[in-house]
Amino acid sequence: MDQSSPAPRISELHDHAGQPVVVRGWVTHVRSSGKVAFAVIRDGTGVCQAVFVKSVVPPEVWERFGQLTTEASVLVTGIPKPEPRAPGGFDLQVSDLVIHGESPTDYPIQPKEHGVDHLLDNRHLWLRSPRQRAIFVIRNEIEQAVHDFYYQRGFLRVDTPLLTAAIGERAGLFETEYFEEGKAYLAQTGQLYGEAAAAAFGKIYTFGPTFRAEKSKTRRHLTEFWMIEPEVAWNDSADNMRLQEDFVAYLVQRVLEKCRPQLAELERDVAKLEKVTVPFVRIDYTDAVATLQSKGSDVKWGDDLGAEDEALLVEDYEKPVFVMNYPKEAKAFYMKENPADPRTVLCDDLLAPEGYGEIIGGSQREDDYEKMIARIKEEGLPLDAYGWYIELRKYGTFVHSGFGLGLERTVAWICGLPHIREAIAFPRMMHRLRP
RNA sequence: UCCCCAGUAGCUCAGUUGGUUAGAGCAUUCGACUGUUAAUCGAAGGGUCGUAGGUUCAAGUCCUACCUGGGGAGCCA
Repeated sequence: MDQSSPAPRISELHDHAGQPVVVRGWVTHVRSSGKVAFAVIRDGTGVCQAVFVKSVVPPEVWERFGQLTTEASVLVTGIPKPEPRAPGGFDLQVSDLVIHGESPTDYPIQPKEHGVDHLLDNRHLWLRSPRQRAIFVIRNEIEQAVHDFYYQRGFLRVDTPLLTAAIGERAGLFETEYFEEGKAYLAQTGQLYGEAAAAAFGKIYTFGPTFRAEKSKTRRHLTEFWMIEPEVAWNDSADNMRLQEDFVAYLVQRVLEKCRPQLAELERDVAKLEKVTVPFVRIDYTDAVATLQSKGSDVKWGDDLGAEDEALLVEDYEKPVFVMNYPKEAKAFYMKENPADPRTVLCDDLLAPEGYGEIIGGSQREDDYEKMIARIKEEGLPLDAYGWYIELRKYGTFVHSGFGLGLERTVAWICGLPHIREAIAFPRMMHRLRP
């Protein structure tokens, strides 16, 4: 093995054309035509094609090629040459081959269609496929864009606890023993802590995993998912929606700017993403109900909008749609009463186009001490569990609002994925705890 | 929790009104081929038809229960 040659990543091969290098990676395809043989090598940055010419390579190297199997890990020494016929655009004219880790011939993922059950059972191996890599490059770009967006706007990132006492929503909590304190619950949201942090730091956001023990079996649900939750002091509901549309438009823009090859790998219709520009569409709940009724829905004022209603509402628009100011009964206790119509609260859901549904839920928070206590009692929630949260209204209450954006739903929409489970490396669903 | 659907080779599937020895493609193994692109061509191996019970002369096929998974509803991001 040539120890003196550089070992660039495959994406860097163009800087080494004509010079011997060592490529380290995994074998994705092996083909032989008798006296010329090809092995496609993947290293996570791209693929290149190692070319073995029987009359050129040493006999023992030719012999070793014959032992190559899909997903064997290898160190290949050779000279990279631009080659339009080669996958990845580069041939590697091979002089030496070391098989680092062999791979038995029963590798479960083939370059053909598989059922979801099989793919999910083999998620640890499925991640190696080009499509999955494209998704995770885009997810990474979105995560980085989230941090850039808020950093540029002077937000502080605050990490909120995942182990909490019973607070937040009531249903669907994962519980665990917590020493002498009784039960602890995995966080369903960081929002309440985010509100405390907003009073301390002004503009904050959280970015972390959240947990819902709902027995939901749909293409939009996970039991563990990542959420970005900004909370901003002195923002009212209108400010809140402006922040949301700026944010979502920025994420889409960043992916369009940085991830064209990945969008192409996923065969995403980019024209649809290019239409996602501010301002988004705004529809008042009351108007939405009227529109839905005229379209034949039997929804009544006061009902929450079902998935079918949402789809019906969004079908006429090519950009995301805000539905604002829902009836009080349909929404959480912490949302602020709408002064213009006290039957409703100052909130918004943001519905993504193309049937991807709700990606954001946001609201202005109730900042009146007495009204908040009254709402907690109305909902039948245990007042003492919310002691510290209510104190945020006692000591210097403040107008504030915020929202939660579901990362996997956003990734699924931007990538055009048929199911949210592909938007996270190791999805947790009702029937999936491993791998 | 409710509704619908599926389970046959390692993978993806076909299998007729119930009828002899359950098939195909891919993958695997062996052979051929000096530019392959999910290479091609030839040959071979590979099955407790999800589990248990039932109907029948006869069950992959019909019935019941269960198991496993998928899609949707509700709830939400």
